[in-house]
Amino acid sequence: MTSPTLSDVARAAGVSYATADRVINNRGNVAEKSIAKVREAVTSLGYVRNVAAANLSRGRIYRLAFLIPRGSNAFFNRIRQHIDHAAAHHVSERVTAEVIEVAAFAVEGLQDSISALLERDFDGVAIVGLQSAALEAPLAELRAKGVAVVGLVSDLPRAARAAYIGIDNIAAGRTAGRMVGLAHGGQGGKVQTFAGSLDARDHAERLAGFREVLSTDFPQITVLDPIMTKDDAQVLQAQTQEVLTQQGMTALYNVGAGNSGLIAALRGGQGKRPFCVVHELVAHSRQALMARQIDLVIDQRPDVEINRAFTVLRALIDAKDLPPMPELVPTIYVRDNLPADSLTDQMKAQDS
Amino acid sequence: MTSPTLSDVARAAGVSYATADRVINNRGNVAEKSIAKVREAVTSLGYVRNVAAANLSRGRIYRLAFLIPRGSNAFFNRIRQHIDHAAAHHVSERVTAEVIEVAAFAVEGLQDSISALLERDFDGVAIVGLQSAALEAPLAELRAKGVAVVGLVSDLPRAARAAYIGIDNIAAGRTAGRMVGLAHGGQGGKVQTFAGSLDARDHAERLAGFREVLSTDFPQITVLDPIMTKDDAQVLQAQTQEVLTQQGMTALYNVGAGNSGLIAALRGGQGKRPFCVVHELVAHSRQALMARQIDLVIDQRPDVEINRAFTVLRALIDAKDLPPMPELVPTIYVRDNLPADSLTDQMKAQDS
DNA sequence: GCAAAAATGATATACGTCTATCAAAAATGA
DNA sequence: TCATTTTTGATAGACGTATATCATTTTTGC
Repeated sequence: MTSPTLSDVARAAGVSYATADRVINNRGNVAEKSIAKVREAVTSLGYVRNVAAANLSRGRIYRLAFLIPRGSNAFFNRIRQHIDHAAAHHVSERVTAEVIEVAAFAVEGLQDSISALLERDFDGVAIVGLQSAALEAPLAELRAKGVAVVGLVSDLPRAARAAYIGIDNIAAGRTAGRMVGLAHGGQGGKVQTFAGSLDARDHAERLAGFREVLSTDFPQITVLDPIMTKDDAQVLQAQTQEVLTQQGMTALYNVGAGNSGLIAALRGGQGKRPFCVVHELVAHSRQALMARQIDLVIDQRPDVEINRAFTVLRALIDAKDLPPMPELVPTIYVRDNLPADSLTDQMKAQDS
Repeated sequence: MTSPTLSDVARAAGVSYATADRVINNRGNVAEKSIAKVREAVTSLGYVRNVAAANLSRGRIYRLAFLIPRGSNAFFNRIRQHIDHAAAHHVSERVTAEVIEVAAFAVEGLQDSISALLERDFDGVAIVGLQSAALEAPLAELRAKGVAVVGLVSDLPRAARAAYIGIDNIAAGRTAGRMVGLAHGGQGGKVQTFAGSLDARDHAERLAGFREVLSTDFPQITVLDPIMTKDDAQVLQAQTQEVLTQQGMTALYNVGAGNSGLIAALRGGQGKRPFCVVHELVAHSRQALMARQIDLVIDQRPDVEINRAFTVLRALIDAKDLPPMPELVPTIYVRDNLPADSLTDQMKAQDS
């Protein structure tokens, strides 16, 4: 009942262990005929390499790095926290993860940080990226060194990374649009949108998806041009206050960050407020959802993304195919399907 | 830079490897003083057992079983498919999973199937359970044999399992209620509900959650008593047709299965149809969502659940603490945030 | 048919842990 | 103090793979 080893395969194929090994790890200098025999034995015996033994043998350790924007953004704090958490649970598999903070949303800073990675001995890196051709050269160098590179949350130039781990932001915008449309119950209305900056690709994409759904499926709803906020909570608060004074505003949608400002403005308001949709579940958006100050949060499940990043990077480093993984999809939260507070989780963890 | 081994720990603690081993694997017959010294060395060196080496050494294999209701139910077909898929990707870690079909929703059948497990040599079992005290005895026997037991999708008696992997069905019903409420845009309405049977705990819970939210937050909406369908598509089709002839029906909500019937009835209808919410994303509900025959699907992400089952069972078997895992939460699907079709995925997999 | 090149076989060591055995040392009790 | 028990040390084999070396056999080209 025990699974076959490479020695079994060699015996079945009628070759020596050394030759079987040459085939399995394609070291070359093997006759086609032998390759075929070994391959056949592998399938007929159902041989699968024992990763535990393999890793043990080569003393493999996985050194991972995460390049995350610096700053006090609640969302990226959450990301950082999840990385540390995941890393702690991966030590027994010889996986180490280091978070490297980079200047936020600056091509040059990111470029430098990527170049700096060349000096370090990482096996895999996950990068919160930007769409800039300037990144292609340093990334190409990195990959030439054999480092696995994936884009995280925000994609890198397509050719410069092996995978992208993040949601489809057009779909996220469409989802928000659908929900805003539904919430009008067939009636007309007027939606004010907010964005950090349209240079941020994710903001532009969300907005495009949002507009698309509303114009196609809910033409009786007017979408106003976005107010630019630089993701600054103060700007958002002031602008929201202003918007709330206007008549006939039936919904608000912020594609970007800075939601604490938007929420603060809503908290002050009285009477019936517009239907409110924001992105990313963090402490204040969760609280606002519970307090009925906003209606919907579209979240990208950073915890799932980080888990996925670990898995994908390991698979890339081992050059094996990916295990089955649930799809990344924009998640809709209302006050009724919120996951337990992660802070609560941490306290539980400390108890035990 | 290489991580410390148990020999390093022994040296640092000033004891032999054998003693360090006795402490680590608490084999007893060690002086308190030595235990303390080893513990100290472990923390100061940051020693972590190398699981790869450990598993290799003890030749550990994980034999898992999944007890799943027999039948052609689309949802459980999906579950079965995910199990096979996950199992295929776990062979390299010496994990095997066997799906055992049991009589659907019958306490006696399940009881017998659990007893039958005693004859087999499984390390862990995931069971789509029922709330019945009759299951407690056979489960206790199983656990006494050292088998890890978890409830899957539908819980077992609390004391009889180590964990439950599934969503909170009250939350799922609340979520559905919230969405139906929102979709009325402040107007009144009348909702027809459908259920398989209120003996099924999950159906009853969903309905309760649904009612709770609507009565609390949307009192202008009337919730009609559920039509019982036995999860039979034909019954559902006939009943839906009947309901659609009635005036003023603004929404439909089915907490159970048999949605193909409901969808067939909707496909026939003309003019404006009620807002429709169903559970579980399967081929026909996905198609109906795309074809705008229904509006919302609440899904429990069986793929995530299966992955989780594998992880939790392995952790239980190894008696180690659980790695970080994203929460299980009822997922809301609209036509804009659907994951790629799993059939498409399979075809892709065949290509490569 | 011969030299050179390519392919194969045989074998040894290492990875870190588990498990077991046996002998030696230390602690305990009377 | 001596016998008994408890604790410790030393060590060896196994798990399955990776990697390397060196000798031997087979194939290739001319």
